[in-house]
Amino acid sequence: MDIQSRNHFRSDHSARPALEPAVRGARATQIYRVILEAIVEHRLPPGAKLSEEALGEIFGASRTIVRSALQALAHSEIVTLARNRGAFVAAPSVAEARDVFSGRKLVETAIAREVARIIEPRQTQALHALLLQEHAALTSGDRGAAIRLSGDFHLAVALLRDDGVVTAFLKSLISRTSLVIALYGRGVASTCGHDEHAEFVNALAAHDGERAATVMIEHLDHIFSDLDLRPRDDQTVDLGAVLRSGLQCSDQPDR
Amino acid sequence: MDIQSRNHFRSDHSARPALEPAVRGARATQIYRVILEAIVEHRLPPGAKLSEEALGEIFGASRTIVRSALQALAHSEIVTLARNRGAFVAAPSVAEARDVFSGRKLVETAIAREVARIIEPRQTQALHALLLQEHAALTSGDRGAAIRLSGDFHLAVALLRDDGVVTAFLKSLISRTSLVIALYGRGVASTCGHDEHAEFVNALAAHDGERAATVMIEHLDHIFSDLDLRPRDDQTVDLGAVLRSGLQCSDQPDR
DNA sequence: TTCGACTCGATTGTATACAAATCGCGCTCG
DNA sequence: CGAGCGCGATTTGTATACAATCGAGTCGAA
Repeated sequence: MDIQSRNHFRSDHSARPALEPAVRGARATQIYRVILEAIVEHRLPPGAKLSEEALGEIFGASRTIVRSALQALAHSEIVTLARNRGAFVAAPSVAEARDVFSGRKLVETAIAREVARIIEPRQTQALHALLLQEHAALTSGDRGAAIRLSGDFHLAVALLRDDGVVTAFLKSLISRTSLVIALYGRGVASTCGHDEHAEFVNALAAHDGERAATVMIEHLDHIFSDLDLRPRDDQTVDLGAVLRSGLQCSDQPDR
Repeated sequence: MDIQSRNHFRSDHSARPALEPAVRGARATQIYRVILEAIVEHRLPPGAKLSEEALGEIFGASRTIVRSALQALAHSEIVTLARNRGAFVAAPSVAEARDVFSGRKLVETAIAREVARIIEPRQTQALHALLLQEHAALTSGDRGAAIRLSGDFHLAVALLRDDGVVTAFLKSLISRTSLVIALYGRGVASTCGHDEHAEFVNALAAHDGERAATVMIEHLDHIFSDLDLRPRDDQTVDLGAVLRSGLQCSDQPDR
């Protein structure tokens, strides 16, 4: 039996959002997004068990679909699969946490240098607008929004480079950072300092790549050194309550 | 129904090879590896169809397992999933090819600067040893080995940094580079120039990070500019012949 | 009382059956 | 003779049934 084939599609996938998981089926993608969002916003804590049957019940899908979403999350290092034991929200080791920050410093300083060269006033304004949203979320005490917007800021800078590959990598690093903070962060102060973001934008606007890179390193070092890297007590969650709300939220904007 | 859970495993996954796909089951991992290897070594061309049933027959697994492997490959951007049409070896668009090289320049120059600072004589020797293997493969005309060893060289440099996150990212970029070359490369000359690798090692050994970074950029630019970015004719393959050989090879060293 | 082995329940791993969608081919009609 | 349409075969999408594995609780013995 020899299988022969021709490709009649050639590069049709480059048009895809580029930052989405490679999961077959719209329903699995939906589940992926809702769970990811819940984890990133610290509604699902590291170590929480993600039972296939429970998730299937919540989302009205069979285990087949849920498994697909869980596997994609595992590939993104957001979820840990334990053979014959199930899926859990990932609990990054200290070494992994260090590597995530190290990776971000490496990538984001390089991004900062490049963006500082090419940034235009209009783009600077857009970043300032994000800063405002971030500030609003921080003062209003909406922790979930604050976390998301902080990540969005870092991502917005990367997007100025028009490089889907690097941007996707940074996006995954940002998600994992959120996990690290959920696990090792103390109190509420562990979100990105708003002032450092502002200083960073100023450096970019001044086309001072070196200063932008320096500010970024200090910013990330600051966050990392604020962590309490001792093991943390396990937590308990109600999957249904946490995820059903997320489902409603992202049900509308989904295409 | 509220699901409650505690994690009794905490960071057991940090011990894992860190560069392997997050796929459940040993068999799916095996399939993942064999297909990836075949693609990276240019035995499976971009656009080749990967039929679930055919793969299942070849590997003696059910479609369930094959699908799991294919999904993991898709997440690595090595395979493209077309809904209701099946899985194909990815055929990166020109834009994606550009991004892959852009990402490599960004990451590998940063790696070069760091490694140049910390490299020790023993590690320089190890890199030289890799160069020798590469040279041997090139002269003996073993194209598959040459491609693999060239990637291994770039990866070996990254490994000197002890950062699994960045290393995993580079690994995926290297695989995708191999795909790009398979699709757009002309003739045999498109593998990494051996001389440039040697010059790069010399720069590292001299702790000259800037020169190492410059050599790396020129090296990658050189490869990229050697590509013929016009669309290529589709190719035909015999899945069975290609993959069964790969299966025998990697059957032994697999634990 | 504590340690150990065993059994039972629950959850995941895998295979398979069936439904749905796509593609290719042949037919018809312009 | 070519284009458009519809049908059939093939392939993938999904659900479900069954097997395998793990963990917790229990019972018993030292």
